[in-house]
Amino acid sequence: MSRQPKRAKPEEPKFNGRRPTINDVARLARVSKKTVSRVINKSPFVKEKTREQVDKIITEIGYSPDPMARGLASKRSFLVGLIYDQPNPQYVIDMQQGILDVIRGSGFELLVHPCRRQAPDFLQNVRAFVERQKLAGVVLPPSVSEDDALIKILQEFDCPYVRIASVPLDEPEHSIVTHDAEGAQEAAEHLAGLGHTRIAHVSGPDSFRSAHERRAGFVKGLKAHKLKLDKELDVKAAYTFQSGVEAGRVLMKLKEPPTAIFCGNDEMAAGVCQAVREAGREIGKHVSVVGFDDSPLASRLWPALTTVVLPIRLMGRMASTRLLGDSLIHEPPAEETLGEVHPKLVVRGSSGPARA
Amino acid sequence: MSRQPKRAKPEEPKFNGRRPTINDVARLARVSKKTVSRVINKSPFVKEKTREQVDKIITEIGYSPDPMARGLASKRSFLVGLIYDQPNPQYVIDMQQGILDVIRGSGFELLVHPCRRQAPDFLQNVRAFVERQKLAGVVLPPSVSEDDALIKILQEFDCPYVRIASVPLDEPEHSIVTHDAEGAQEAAEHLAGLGHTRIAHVSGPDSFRSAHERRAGFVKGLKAHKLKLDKELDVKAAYTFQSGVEAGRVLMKLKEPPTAIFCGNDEMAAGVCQAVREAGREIGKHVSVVGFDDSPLASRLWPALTTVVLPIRLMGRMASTRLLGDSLIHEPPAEETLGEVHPKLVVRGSSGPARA
DNA sequence: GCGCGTTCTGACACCGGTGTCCAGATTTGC
DNA sequence: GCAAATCTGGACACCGGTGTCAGAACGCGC
Repeated sequence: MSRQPKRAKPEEPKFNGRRPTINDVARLARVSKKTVSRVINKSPFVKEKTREQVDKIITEIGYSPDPMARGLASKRSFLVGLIYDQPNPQYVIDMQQGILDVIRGSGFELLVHPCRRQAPDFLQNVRAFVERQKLAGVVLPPSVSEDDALIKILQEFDCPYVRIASVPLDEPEHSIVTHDAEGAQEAAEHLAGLGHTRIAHVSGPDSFRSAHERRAGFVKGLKAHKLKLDKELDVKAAYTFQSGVEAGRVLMKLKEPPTAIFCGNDEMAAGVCQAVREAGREIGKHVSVVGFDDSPLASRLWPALTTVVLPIRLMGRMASTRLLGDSLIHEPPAEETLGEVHPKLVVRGSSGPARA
Repeated sequence: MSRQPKRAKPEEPKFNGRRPTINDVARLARVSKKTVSRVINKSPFVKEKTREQVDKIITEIGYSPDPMARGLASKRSFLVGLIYDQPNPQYVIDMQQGILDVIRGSGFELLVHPCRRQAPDFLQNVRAFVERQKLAGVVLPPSVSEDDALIKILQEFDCPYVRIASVPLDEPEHSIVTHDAEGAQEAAEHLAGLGHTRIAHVSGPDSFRSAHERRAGFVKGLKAHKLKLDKELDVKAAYTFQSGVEAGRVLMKLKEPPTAIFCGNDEMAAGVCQAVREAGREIGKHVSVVGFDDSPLASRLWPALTTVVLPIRLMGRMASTRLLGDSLIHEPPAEETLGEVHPKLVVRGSSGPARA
């Protein structure tokens, strides 16, 4: 008979087939289940010695508390919600990544909940979602972060939230501010500094506060160079590629087309680039184009897009750090505890000097 | 005194502040809570009359069962997991959308769980996730769909799953097949048909079965035109933009560069385009480039990318329909109950005739 | 009207945790 | 050294559902 190393499976000394419960831990540690519960929830009222004893058993038998049972009893879940109405998929992915960076390994999970603000059942839908899931918190990127009715619902259900917004809100402790205007201003000054004087703007939809902010920052940047935004060069679009194409066509058909175009986001900038080329002009040479966001698209275009970098993933980390705070395992890095983000221009091939 | 319409809030006749429970329903309907439970779960053993009575009360007081309590008692949750290790963000977003299309309004929610297969704790991590959340099911896109150890874990915990794969698997009832090879073959024939004879391939990483399939389909397409894949024109990359740039540079530095390049996905194709331009050649004119996926990127490039369309969102719908089946509210459309998808070439500006 | 099989219904335990409250243990104050 | 104050741990009810199983109600043939 070969001496088989008969050690138990390293991770799972199952209790006759089922996973261990808090009762198993209590029995083995010779304490009551309530004491185990205290240890799990880091209650300060447990003697150090007892805590050690319990922790030892917990790791020994590989116990982890059942989130459902915990949720039922304590009326809160370990689910973080991401509610969004975002036309830009890259934004969503980056935001998800940021949140996941933070909650990884902490026992929380991420529930994604896209929605459409203009749908008639929007509030009903979100209300049902929040009420049923008893979320540990929700992250609200634009534009849902600007919906007062939604905020009210969250407050009604005592659901913690963090809003991501382009301007400071009246609840700084519940928000991350991105100062979009600064980035837009920098973009305007960049173009003006290159000698452009006829500079157009393609802005996002009114439903996004950021669209206003970016436009306002842009106008401010122009002003610093004694320029102003010509009415016919001020075009409204929808943050989508197609709307950018159409806006670009309008601009290129003007009697005197602009020599530079600042767009409210990269998607629209890509659309504008397409329209510029349809008109037979060259990007970065005849017409400079600048975007906003620094989505992956920006660097994949040719020439690569000059754009304003918004660290969306970092914003996701900030938001979830703020939301979960002490419930997290490890100390968050300092940058994540801040609530402010400052966008920054990155110059690439799509913007060049105005031609004499 | 103005006559204020003092009707109760339409949706929430709260029970002294708390939301109604199954007990409230039972009391008002004069049946036991178990019977209410039967109605909720559509048990066939309830008299029609009783069911109506209960349903009436339920809508009247706006009752909806608590997912936590349900989960605790029945040992299953109403959470669908999406486990993925995907370098392509657009793929993920589309897949999420597809799943959400199906579960919307059905009481299920989507839990996203990205991971890295090569991480040392990959299996531990997924195991913990699945075990704790008691998922109603998981959707597995490539490449996690090809991980046998992962599948075994899911089986161990009786967690239903649907795999999305590029070739038929031995469990057709648990899989969606995308037949990538067909699309790649079509791409090869397209290029050969345009008169190209020196056609390169930039393939995805070995960890993806789809990378093999696409390459194999491509080779088959060449063969149909009596061509074969030259060794120096057969380059391996990683499904990422940067790896595409590098592969493209290698190809363009050859003594006799290819006149057409078929890439395993659009991201790499975008990278290849960049390398081609760095070499001073024009896309669609000197060098034709074809991608795979039809991600949004493909149509945003200039010239737009000829590519193979993979209906990822539809695949997400198929997968979740298959997973949840009868638990869903409405009959799924016929196309969603199929388990097969056939990719299709879409010709755009990035591919053109070989020059004499 | 009775017996009998079928179809429904409800009492009760239970899922795996948490909150309340009190008793016993320990420390502190004088 | 003893009472009071402060900690610590445990018994027990409870969260809001589901599973089991026994028994009630019903339909039907005789």
